[in-house]
Amino acid sequence: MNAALDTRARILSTARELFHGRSYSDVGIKEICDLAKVQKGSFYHFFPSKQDLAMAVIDDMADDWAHGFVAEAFDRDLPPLERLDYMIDAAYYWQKAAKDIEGRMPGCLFGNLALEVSTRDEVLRAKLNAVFDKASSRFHETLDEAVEQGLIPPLDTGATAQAMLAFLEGIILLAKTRNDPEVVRELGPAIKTLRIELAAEN
Amino acid sequence: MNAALDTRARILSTARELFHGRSYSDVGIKEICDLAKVQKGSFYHFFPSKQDLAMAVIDDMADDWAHGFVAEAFDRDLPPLERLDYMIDAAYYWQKAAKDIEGRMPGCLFGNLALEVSTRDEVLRAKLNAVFDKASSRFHETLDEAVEQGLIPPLDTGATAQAMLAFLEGIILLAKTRNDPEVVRELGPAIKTLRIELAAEN
DNA sequence: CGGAGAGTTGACCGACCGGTCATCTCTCGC
DNA sequence: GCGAGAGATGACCGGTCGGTCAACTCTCCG
Repeated sequence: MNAALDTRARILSTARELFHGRSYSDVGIKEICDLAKVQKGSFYHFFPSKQDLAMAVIDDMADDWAHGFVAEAFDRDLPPLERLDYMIDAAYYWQKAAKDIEGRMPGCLFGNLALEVSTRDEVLRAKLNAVFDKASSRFHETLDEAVEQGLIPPLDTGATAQAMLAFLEGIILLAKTRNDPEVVRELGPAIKTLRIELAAEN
Repeated sequence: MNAALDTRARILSTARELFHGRSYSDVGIKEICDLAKVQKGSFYHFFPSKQDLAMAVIDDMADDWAHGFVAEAFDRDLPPLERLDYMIDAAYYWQKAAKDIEGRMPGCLFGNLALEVSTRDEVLRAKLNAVFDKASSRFHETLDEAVEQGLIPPLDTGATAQAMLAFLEGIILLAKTRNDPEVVRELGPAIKTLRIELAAEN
C-alpha cells in the first residue's frame, strides 16, 4: 500500500538522519516519530523494536552506498589507484557538506554504530561486521586489479584491503573528533601508501 | 581525607571500567554507584554531573596511559621504528587480555567516547581532541627522530603522525567490530608503511 | 454491500534516567 | 568538649525511555 510504504520510508529516513547525526542511544523512538509525523503505535506496526529499526537503517544506508558513490568510486572503468582517490574525495565532500549544513561532522554511520553498540548488541555487531566485510572486498578487488596491471608490486591484497578500510574509518574518526573534514583530505591520500607484504612462503 | 579520596577513586575506576566496557550513555550513575558501593548523594558530592565524571575518567585514563605503556612504547632508548611495533603489540595484548576476561573487545576508550559523544557534547569533544593531539605528538617526535637518524627518507612528519594515529584507531575500531584482537596484530605493522610526503616547495 | 485485514490513533505501562535535598555522622582543629 | 565542615545517607523529583494495547478508520476484494 502506498501510505504504508510511505510511512515506513519516512520512519526509516528520519531515523537514519538522526542516528547518523547524533547516536543510536541518544535518539528516542518518540523523537523519530514526531519528526516523521508518525504515531508511536504506527511505528511499532512496522518495526518490532528499536533494534529492528537499526537493522533496517543499516541495510538502507548500505544499499544507498552500494548503488551510490561506492559504485562510482569503485567503477571498473577507473584505473584502480584512482578509485582510492575518488573514494577519499567523496568521503571528504560528503562530510564537508554535512558539516556546512549541521555544523557538526557526523562521521561514518557504520563506524559510529559499531563503536557504540558492538559491545552490547551482538546482532547489530554482526550486521555491521558484514557491512565492513563487503566494503573491504571492494578494496580487495581494486588491489588485485592494481597488482594484475602491474601498477603496484605484489602484496597481501586481502590484508591490505582491510588495512585501508581501517585507515578510512580512522581518519573519519579523527576528523569527527576534530570536527574538521579537512583532516580527511589531508590524511586520506596516504591510504595508497599502506602495504602488507605477502607472508613469506616456506 | 582518606575515605574521601578512596570514595572518589572508587567511583572513578568503576566508571572507567564500565564506560570502557560498554558505553557512556549505556552506563547509568546508579549502576556506577552500586558497583562502587557508594551512595548516589555521595557521588554528587564529588562530581557535579555525569559530564564532569566523564572528564575525570578521560583525564584519569590519559594519565595512566602517559605514565604506563605509552611511556614504555615511546621510550627514547628504543629505536624509533621499534617504538611503533611496541605500541601495536601493547594494544594487541591489552585488547586480547580484555577479551579473554570479558568476552568482548572493548576497543579504545577515547575512540569509543569520541564517536559517541562528540556530536552532542562540545566540552567532551574538545577534551578528547586534546588527548588525540597529545597522542599524535608522540608519533610526531618518533618520526622526527627516525628521519634525523636516516632510518626513513624525509616526509611530512606532522601529517604522517596524525595518519598513524588515525590508522591505530581504525584498526582498533575494525577489531572491535569483528570482536577479534588478532586484527590488530595482523594489520598493525602496516602502520610503518604510512607516508605523507612533504608539500613541494615553490 | 459487507467483512477482513492493513494501517492509525493516543492513552497508558513500569522501569529507569540524571539530579536534588534535608538530615545525619564522623573527624579534626581550637 | 565543642563547633564546623567534609562526607554519607536514601528518599524523592520530573521527565523520558522502549514498548503495549484496545479501539478506530480506511481500502480493497468478494
